[in-house]
Amino acid sequence: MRVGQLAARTGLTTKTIRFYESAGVLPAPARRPSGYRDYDEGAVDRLAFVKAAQAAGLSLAEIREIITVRASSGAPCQHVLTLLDSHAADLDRRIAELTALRADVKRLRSRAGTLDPATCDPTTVCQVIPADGVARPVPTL
Amino acid sequence: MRVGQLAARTGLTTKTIRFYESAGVLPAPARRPSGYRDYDEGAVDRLAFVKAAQAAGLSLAEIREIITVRASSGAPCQHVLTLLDSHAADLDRRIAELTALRADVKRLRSRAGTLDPATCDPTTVCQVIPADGVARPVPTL
DNA sequence: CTTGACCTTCCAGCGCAGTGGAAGCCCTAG
DNA sequence: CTAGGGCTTCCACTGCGCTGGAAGGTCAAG
Repeated sequence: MRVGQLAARTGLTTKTIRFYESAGVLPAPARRPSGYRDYDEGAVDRLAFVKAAQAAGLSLAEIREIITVRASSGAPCQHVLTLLDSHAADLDRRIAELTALRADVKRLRSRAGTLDPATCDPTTVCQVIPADGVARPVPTL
Repeated sequence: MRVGQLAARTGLTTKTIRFYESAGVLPAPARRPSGYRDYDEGAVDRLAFVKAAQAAGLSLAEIREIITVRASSGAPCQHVLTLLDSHAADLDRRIAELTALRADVKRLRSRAGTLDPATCDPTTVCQVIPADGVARPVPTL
């Protein structure tokens, strides 16, 4: 099938499919004499895998890694488990950071109700956000 | 003071300070005859505000907004409150997404222990990540 | 006078996952 | 023959907050 039909069947755009090929997560397909890409059913499975892996939070680089391991040394199970563990740990960290940030923001917000706009000094721009209010490093949003 | 000393006093780099000027969150300072930037104490306060606002999760664009409002129409309290509220709501959403993703990842991880590597089919790349496993859209990490 | 630290400007690139557009070829229907 | 829809390639751009480097001016110490 041509790229348009593959796009229709996977819900991706033709742009994205060609981009995935260049990103190394979809093998370059056969070509018709015209130069058109000619995909087999395997491409549908492959794109389903890419989508699932993305939904699990893996980057295209990590997905490419998995595919490479699979192709060169068989089942990439251990590799994938390590990835999932490290992502779960990332998520734990990120969630903790965001939760702390949310607490800070809500604290600022509720403190704001007790402030008198008249006491607001232009040099500090806005007293709702005090210079010593949140000394935390900015988490990756 | 010159940019290097301002950098030393704020813990930023000279690059970052000049970048902040171009981003509109730090006013252009006076210049010495040599062309060197010459900052006053206000710059230290301003950078402290920028840091605090960043730590509260505001982007440079939002910080610039606040500064503009402050300069043109006095205390930007209401504007800032709206921003904080909307950020808190964003954080709620993001945390919920990440928490759901984490649950998915951990589910995949624990399910993986029950799988036999021998049943792993190359067309699906890796059975640890099943095509129908996580149908969730990818949240912004 | 020279060295070296400091400063100036401007341009480029990072990471990430695409998206947009231009110029041009292929194929079929009318 | 022409219109159109699909396909090809390539290059540029998005957002965000910087960071790196090149080419050159300034200034104080030795």
